[in-house]
Formats: sequence, C-alpha cells, structure tokens
Amino acid sequence: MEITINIEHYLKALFQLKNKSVDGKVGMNQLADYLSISPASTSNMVRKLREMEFVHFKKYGKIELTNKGEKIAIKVIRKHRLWETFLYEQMKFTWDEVHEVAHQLEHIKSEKLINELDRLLAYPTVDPHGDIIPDKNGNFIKQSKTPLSQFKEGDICKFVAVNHHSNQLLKYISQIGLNLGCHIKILEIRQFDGSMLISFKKTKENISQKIAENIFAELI
Amino acid sequence: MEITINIEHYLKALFQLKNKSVDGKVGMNQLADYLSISPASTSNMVRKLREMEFVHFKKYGKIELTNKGEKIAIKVIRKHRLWETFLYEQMKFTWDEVHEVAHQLEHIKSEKLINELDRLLAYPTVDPHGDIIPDKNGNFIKQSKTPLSQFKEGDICKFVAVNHHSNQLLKYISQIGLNLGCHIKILEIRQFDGSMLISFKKTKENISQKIAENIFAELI
DNA sequence: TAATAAAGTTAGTTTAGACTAACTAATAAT
DNA sequence: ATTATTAGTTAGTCTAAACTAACTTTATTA
Repeated sequence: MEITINIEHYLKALFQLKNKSVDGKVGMNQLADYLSISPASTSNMVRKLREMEFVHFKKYGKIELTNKGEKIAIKVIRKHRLWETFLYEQMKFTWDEVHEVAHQLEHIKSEKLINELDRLLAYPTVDPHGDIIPDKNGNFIKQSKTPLSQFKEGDICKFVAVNHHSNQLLKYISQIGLNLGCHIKILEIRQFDGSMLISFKKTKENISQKIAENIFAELI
Repeated sequence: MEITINIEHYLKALFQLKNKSVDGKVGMNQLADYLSISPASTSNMVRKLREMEFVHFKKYGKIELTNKGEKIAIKVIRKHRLWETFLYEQMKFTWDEVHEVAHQLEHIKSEKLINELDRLLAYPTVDPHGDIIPDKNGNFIKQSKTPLSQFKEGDICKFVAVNHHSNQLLKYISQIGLNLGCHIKILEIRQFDGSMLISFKKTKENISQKIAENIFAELI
C-alpha cells in the first residue's frame, strides 16, 4: 500500500500530539480534532494505519506510533522545516507565510532534493520558528523550551521558539520587533489576567497571557 | 469547483499536444495515450473540463483549449520549467533527474514562491532541456527548433533543445559530452538507416536516426 | 457502397477518503 | 451504583478519478 499525502498528515499529527502528551499516546478525538476531520473518518484511517503497521492500537484504546510510523513522521517534519527555512531565508517569505506553502512542499518525494536543500541552507538546526530540524538520520535533540508564561518576575531569558499555529500571533510578534534569539526580561506579571510587561532590545511591551503562552524561551 | 492536480495534468497535456498538431486540436485517444489513462476515463474527465470552461468540445469531436484553460496550462508549464532549472542549477540534479521531481513541484500553489524562484534563478528564459520558460504573464516566444534528423550534410547548427521524455536518451547525450549550446556539424548521413556522423567539440560521433529525431537545433 | 477498423461513449465497478447519524463503551459525577 | 457525559465505532452515503466491457460513431478501404 502506498504512503499517500493523507497518511503522512496523520503520522505527522500523531507525532506532534504524542510529544505533547505524557505517556506518548494519543486519543482518537484528539487526533480528529487536530486534523479537523470527523472522529468517524479518523477511526477508519487509524485502522488502516494499523494494517500498515504504522501504529499500535486496539479498539477504544489509545493510539501509539510504531518505530516505522515514527520514522516517516520525522522525515515529513524534517522536510517541512527545511522548506520553511528555505522559504524564509532564500525566498523572502515572512514568518507567517512559510507554513502554508511548506505544508504543500513537505510531501514532495525525493531523498536527493531534501539532502541538497539541507546543503544549500548550510545544514540548519532550527527552522524560522525556532523548532529543531531533524537530521538526515532522523535524530534530533529535544530543545529545552518553556512558555514565557511560566517564568517569574525578574527572570532574564532567551526567545527560542514560537508557536506557529496562528498567523495573527506571528504577525503581532514580528510587528513589535521581537525576534528569535532576543533576550527578554520579565519586568512585571499581573496575576489577575496573567499579562506581563517585558523588555527586549530597549523596548518595553505589554503582552497578554495568551501570547506569553505561545512564546517559548530558556533561562540564560 | 477546485483545480486539482489531475486537472492540471490534463490541461498541460492538452497544451503540449495542441502545439504539436496543425489545427490546434486534440483527439480523445491521443490525449488518453499521452496521459496513460484509459480513453473512457479521459472522456469523462474532458466532459468535466468542459463544464469548467477549460475546453471546447462536442461529442465525437476534437478537444480545444479555451483561453481560460490555456492560461492554467501555461502557468503549470512555467512552474515545471522553473523548478527544473532550480534543480539543475542549484541542487546538482542531472539532466535526467529533474523531470520527475519537477513533475511533483509543478503543482505547488503559491504565486509568490514561483516569482521568487524566478528571481533567485535570475529570470531564466530556457530550462535545462532548452525549452522556453513562459514569463510571469504567460507570454513566451516559440523557439525555432528543428530535429537534427532534418538537416543536410555539411550543415552547421546549434544544439538548442532535447526531448526530455526518455531518461536513457538524456543520459546518453550527456555521456557523449553533447551539451546545450554546442555547435554541431553534420558530416555524413546514411540514407539506409538514417543514422548520421556528427562532430562537436573536437569529437566525432555516430548517432542513430532515433537520437537525431530527438535532438533539436537551429542553423547558424 | 458496404464492410471493417479506429475513435469515442456509456454503464457499471472500484478505491481512497471524506461525511452524518446512530450506536456502544468508558469515564466522571451525583 | 446508577446515571450522564465523553470518547470511539459502525453503517451507510458521497465524490473524484480511475478501471473494464460493451456499445455507438466516424473514418477508411476494398
């Protein structure tokens, strides 16, 4: 059976979701929700994925990626992130434009192309949103990233990644001049709404809790 | 109705076939054959293309692209040829490797991407096989190209394009050192099998009629 | 001009992957 | 522990795009 674009979407989604969970397992509705597909369709597809030995799964149970399935997921993620980097660095795409097109490009089948792309970009380790790019063999270190909302007043940290699921957020963040790598100091946290006052590059800015939750940083 | 990858394939094929015909019209079986799809399926699809106003067509008649259909075909061809150029020039792909991957890349939907690609490649006018790349507005001059098999003994000409439908042919041609732009002299033509002796770059080489028919040149 | 061949169409099937509606199992709350 | 809620499944339908087999038109040629 052929690995369709669809199957790649499912495997990639499973990988992303599993990395957010504690036990590495994913629920059916959770997956359906993430992919914006009905639970019924998802259920059918997962049965098919099991036949192809990409997941372990038993009725009414949780879904777990097999090694075989995970390998494919990582490959797709590598492709996605390399293409994002390409679009951002060489094609003048902005932060909020890269995702959609990379989503199409990630399914191009050519080992050679992706390795040459890697070379062209000088073997980048992170994509434009700060996410780690898996290497040729599927290895990638898990980066230490914590949502800004979890830091304390007075903390100084480095902006290492951003959640790329909202273009509005991405536009806003680049608009206020906050770039990956910036040093951020937490000046004030307001308990009643979770908003915070931060400073970076000689600027002070108030950000809502929602934003703070989607900006990731590490202490320095 | 959405323009699927499939529809793009049909439109592109129609455009290519029409350019080879005298009256600009294409037969059903001819199209089916070109796409390696059964005439029955092709017939159904063409009816759909008519509904979408991409072709003129009446039962048992010939198929003709509308302006609307041609525009899309040309866009796909532009994308294909730009990607081929990219793969060849920046990604170290060889002559015979570019087509297959460009065939996937040609369906990526992003106006911006393709225009940036054009810029990155410094607005190329021909692809690695010598075929003209349509510009942003869909204009492209028809190049004067004649199969080598139609030249006479003693003619000196320039190698301007090659038929890219056979990887074997492409490999062979690059193996003997014949590149686009080479000056070729026809030394001898053997009537009984149509083969010819040619010289280029201080080399002499015997080529079969089949090969001569797939190499295109212009007199100088 | 009639017979044959070639070209094109129609009908009916298949597969992938989506959907809704109705059902069942598992979990949480009273 | 029973009920209510949430999670997951099954059955049946839909669409796109392919297929084969059988049929109809158009073109060719004796």
